[in-house]
Amino acid sequence: MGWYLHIDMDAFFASVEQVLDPSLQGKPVIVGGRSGRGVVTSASYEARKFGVHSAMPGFQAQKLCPHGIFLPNRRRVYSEFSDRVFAILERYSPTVHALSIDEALVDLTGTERLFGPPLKTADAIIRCIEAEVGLPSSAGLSTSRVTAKIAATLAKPHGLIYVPSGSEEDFLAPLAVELIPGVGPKTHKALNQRRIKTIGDLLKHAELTVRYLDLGASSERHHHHDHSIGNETTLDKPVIEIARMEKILWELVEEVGGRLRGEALFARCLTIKIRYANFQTITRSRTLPAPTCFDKEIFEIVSDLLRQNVSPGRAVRLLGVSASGLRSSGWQEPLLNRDKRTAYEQLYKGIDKLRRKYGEDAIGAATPRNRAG
DNA sequence: TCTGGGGTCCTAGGACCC
DNA sequence: TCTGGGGTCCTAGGACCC
Repeated sequence: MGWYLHIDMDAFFASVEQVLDPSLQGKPVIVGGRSGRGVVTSASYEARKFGVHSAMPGFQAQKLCPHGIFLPNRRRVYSEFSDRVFAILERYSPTVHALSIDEALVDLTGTERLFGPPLKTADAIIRCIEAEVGLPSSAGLSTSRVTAKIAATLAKPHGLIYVPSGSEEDFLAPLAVELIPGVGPKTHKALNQRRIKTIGDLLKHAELTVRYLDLGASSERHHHHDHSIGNETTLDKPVIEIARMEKILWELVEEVGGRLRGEALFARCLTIKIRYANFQTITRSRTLPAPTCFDKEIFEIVSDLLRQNVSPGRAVRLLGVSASGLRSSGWQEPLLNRDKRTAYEQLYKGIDKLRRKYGEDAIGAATPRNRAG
């Protein structure tokens, strides 16, 4: 039998800001949502009292909590804190899964001889994060991953819930189905229509239990994990002109291409995302005969997809570019031109080096169109 | 002042192949 | 002579998560 500890940082971004600026302790700190079109990414518990929560549009948060302290997102800083937390977790287990920047699943199976019973270890981990990094966290400890996660959610803020072996179903049965990760508003509604309100109701349906919970033997989910790399941006103002969209597209391509090359990856599939002003969203993708990581090649494909698929005269509020079907080499394909590839490779090595040295704007964003002149 | 940006996973239909 | 069925790839959309 295994033991899983699910750790979830409390109001992570806001808590980091409070650590870095102690004068923010005890105050309603809201990260994100400052700019006109932004949303809240993290709210301290003091701010949550006023109804502010993450994903809430900024203007709404400002209405609910006018005296809130709104701070910009500092992703890099939060990543550094995240690394420090994960370094602590790795002291206690060789198997730590990062589920997100502020959530982890720690496998405590077999750590008993080194650190004592799992519950004691769980408690030590939480104290250690608090003492060394200054951040509060919550945790759930159970023999199943989903149960551990649900327990961590219920433990918030700043708590630890232990579900002893054999009591998993008793623990889960009275809880609302929407506490299950993967059960969002739509699924919740569909289940409610079938009179399934609690997890206990769900447990009476074997096929649903298998689908949403990891109790019992057939638990391993099949993630095949074809990961993707993408960037998207909401425009300051909706745009109608194709030329202006292409300029933004080129900037997105540079970001995606740079990330691909940074990870030495080639993409076999490229996707554009277009969100119209009315929020209708479409995606269009193309699979390439030869994988690529080069800005110019990527741009040719996605600008073609844009021109073929954007409805003329309709205002666009968001554009995105995404690369999938990733592989570590693009060379094996039979029909590509090796000389051209080699030339590109040299060119982009130089560009990326300059960017690393002098920042993203070191080399101007020259779209192929602009450069033609 | 309407609703960010990074993702993963699942479904479903059609093409194509054997 | 009315046309099975399984497997895989590609595409599009949508639910969901942090």
